Amino acid sequence: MDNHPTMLHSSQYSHSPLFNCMFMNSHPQDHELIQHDQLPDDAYVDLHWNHKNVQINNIITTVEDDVPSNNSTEKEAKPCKGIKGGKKSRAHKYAFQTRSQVDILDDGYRWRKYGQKEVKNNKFPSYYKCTHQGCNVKKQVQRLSEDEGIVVTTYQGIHSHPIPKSTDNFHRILTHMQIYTT
DNA sequence: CGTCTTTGACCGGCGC
DNA sequence: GCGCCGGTCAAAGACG
Repeated sequence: MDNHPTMLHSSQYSHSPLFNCMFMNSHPQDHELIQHDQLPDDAYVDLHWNHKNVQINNIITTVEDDVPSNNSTEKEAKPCKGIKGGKKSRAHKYAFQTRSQVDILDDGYRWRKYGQKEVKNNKFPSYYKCTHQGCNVKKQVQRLSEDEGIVVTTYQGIHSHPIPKSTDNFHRILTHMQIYTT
């Protein structure tokens, strides 16, 4: 298998077969196993893997919630940027870093790229949407300006459907996986 | 022919 | 109010 990043993020690990499989197949041995229920809901996961091991290097912390509102009637959504009459997603954002030469993470979902533009700090993020009908999950992929080898992936929202794609390769990886804490 | 990527234009938020 | 900026749209092109 090629050197290739994959992902897991806390918004979905309680629902994701991949994540459950990840913990079921882990062999912590000398290392402390990160229990499923010990990870905070808003964790960042810093994940590396090569053709033999998957390694979580860090559970980074925190997540941004798009809802700064102090209004008690929070059911109302704000207009979405760039969309007339659109609704701004109120979903959580989840970000983590992977070290890889490949930008696209094979997370089992299908993504459609809808934009890429240069922004400040020398970043050049790509924007993706989940292609599943009715699923509004988005992700943003960019390389770290300080370290071009690190890919920062930010997910927004939670998939409302099962993983559509077989991830045989990923399951093979999982059987050799080690999990570390920092 | 269907799916996906590219890319310039456009939009709204935010700081000044 | 204005301009900058990040995020999104959508048409056109590429690809299998």
